[in-house]
Amino acid sequence: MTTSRSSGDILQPEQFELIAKALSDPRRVALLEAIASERSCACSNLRGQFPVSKATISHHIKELVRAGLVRAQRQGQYLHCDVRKDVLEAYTKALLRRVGR
Amino acid sequence: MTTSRSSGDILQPEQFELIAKALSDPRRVALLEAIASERSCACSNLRGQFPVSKATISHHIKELVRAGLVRAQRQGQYLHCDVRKDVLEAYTKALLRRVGR
DNA sequence: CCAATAGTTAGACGATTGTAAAACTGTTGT
DNA sequence: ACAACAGTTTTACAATCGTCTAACTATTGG
Repeated sequence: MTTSRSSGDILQPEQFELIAKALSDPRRVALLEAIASERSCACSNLRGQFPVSKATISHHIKELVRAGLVRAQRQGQYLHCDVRKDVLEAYTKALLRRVGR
Repeated sequence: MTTSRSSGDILQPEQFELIAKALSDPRRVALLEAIASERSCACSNLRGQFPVSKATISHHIKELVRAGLVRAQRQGQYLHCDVRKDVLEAYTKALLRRVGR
């Protein structure tokens, strides 16, 4: 698996790009939202909420993990996911710092 | 100020998607950054800063305008651009509201 | 009026992307 | 052990995207 930096850090340019790219697909943002709405969400839950195959969900989650927006840990046959809100906040801050004030 | 919106406004889902998509290309974010760094930026300035053709710059600016992230007004032969920071802030807030909090 | 400049539009092309089907690995319950 | 379940990987394909060249419009200066 790829690196997932610890919280509070300043985003590296590479991760900034990965996050922006990950957020560019509406379905992936909807997935993020669904993951965030539950506490420790299993992929099988997500499958019932979106009209996409399990392969597609697996792919999206992999991208979200790669961007550092989601943490996923195996527990038995289930994959439990949760959103790293600190990373998301770091992204918005970096974005505003780069473009805004 | 010239905008009628304040930073607390809620983005329509369509604009949310357009913004996320616009921010997904690193070059476009770099363009945004360059536009923001000057007071009122003409496209011809941008051309010197990036190794892309004028057609590509025109295309990117069109996308940024379409997303609402940039305001562009013609003044003679020049196109003056500036970043709508309120829209950018609205995006980050909407993102955090949807996923984080 | 002419030439130079600023930006737009159209068309094409290679690269990337979202998606699904199918085959696979790993886990749980009976 | 076996069947059902959860998720991954591979492969393939249509759609989208970033980029360029070339041709176009529109504006400015001599």
